[in-house]
Amino acid sequence: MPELPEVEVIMRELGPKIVGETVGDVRALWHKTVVRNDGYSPVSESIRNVSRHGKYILMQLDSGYIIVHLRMTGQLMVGNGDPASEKHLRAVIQLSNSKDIYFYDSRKFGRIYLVKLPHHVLRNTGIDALDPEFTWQILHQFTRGKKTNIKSLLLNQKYVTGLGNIYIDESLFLAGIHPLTPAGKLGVADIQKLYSAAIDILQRAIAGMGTTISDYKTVGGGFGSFQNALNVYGHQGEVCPRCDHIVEKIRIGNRGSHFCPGCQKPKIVI
DNA sequence: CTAATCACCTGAAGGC
DNA sequence: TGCCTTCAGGTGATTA
Repeated sequence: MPELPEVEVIMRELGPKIVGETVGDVRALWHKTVVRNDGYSPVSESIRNVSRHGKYILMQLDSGYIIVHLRMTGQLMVGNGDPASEKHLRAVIQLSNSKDIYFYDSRKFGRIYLVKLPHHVLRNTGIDALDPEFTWQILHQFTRGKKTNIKSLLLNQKYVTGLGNIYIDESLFLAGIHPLTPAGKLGVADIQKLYSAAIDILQRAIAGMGTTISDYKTVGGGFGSFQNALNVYGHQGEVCPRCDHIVEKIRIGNRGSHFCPGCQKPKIVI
């Protein structure tokens, strides 16, 4: 389940392999994988830059963008005209020098957008969680007056983009905040702790090459290591690493949410 | 405006 | 063995 750290690792590996290449055909093997919505064709354009916004990978071309979202099971590989496997191969972006970008995606949720303007794809996303301009004060503004629980607010990408289910659960644990706490009830000290925890987790996860639970691989086929550093995600029923309570798993907004009832006590009645 | 629910998909895991 | 159900979760659309 690629979130910001996994996408960052993939973006860093992908860039040097494809910047400067000229794009040929973009072939969809699953009809919904490649989305063309404003008439843009990347054919014969060169890749100038590769960047990331939230969980999106942006390849900037001469007059438009190829934007990739891996969703749940998407993987990007770069090869020399011969895919390692046809299984789950959903799209091929041909490059010059007989290179290809292969997009694998068993669950078919991932998308490759061909657009003139990134806004068409990114319009529902807010500030990137690792953008230097993102501060605890901005997080405080987002939460002020909100009755929505903090877990759901952080999952909503229109405020802060890049955090997903795993890193939100881990950030709330580090900050000692119950996931069902109404966002607007969080005080400045809580917000500062949550902000620091999230940034710290994301940076450490990037350093660890991401979290491999099931499908995530780097462009070179490597695995992440941060799954070994998780405190609560997937650890329901086990003893909390910080106190003697048992980690619980509940559903919030139809998502599995992991927390320790001992050190993430609700401050008010939920 | 928020909140809840579903649709999109496949594969793995668990129950019987 | 095998069939059925449940679950995994990012996002967008729909409904209340």
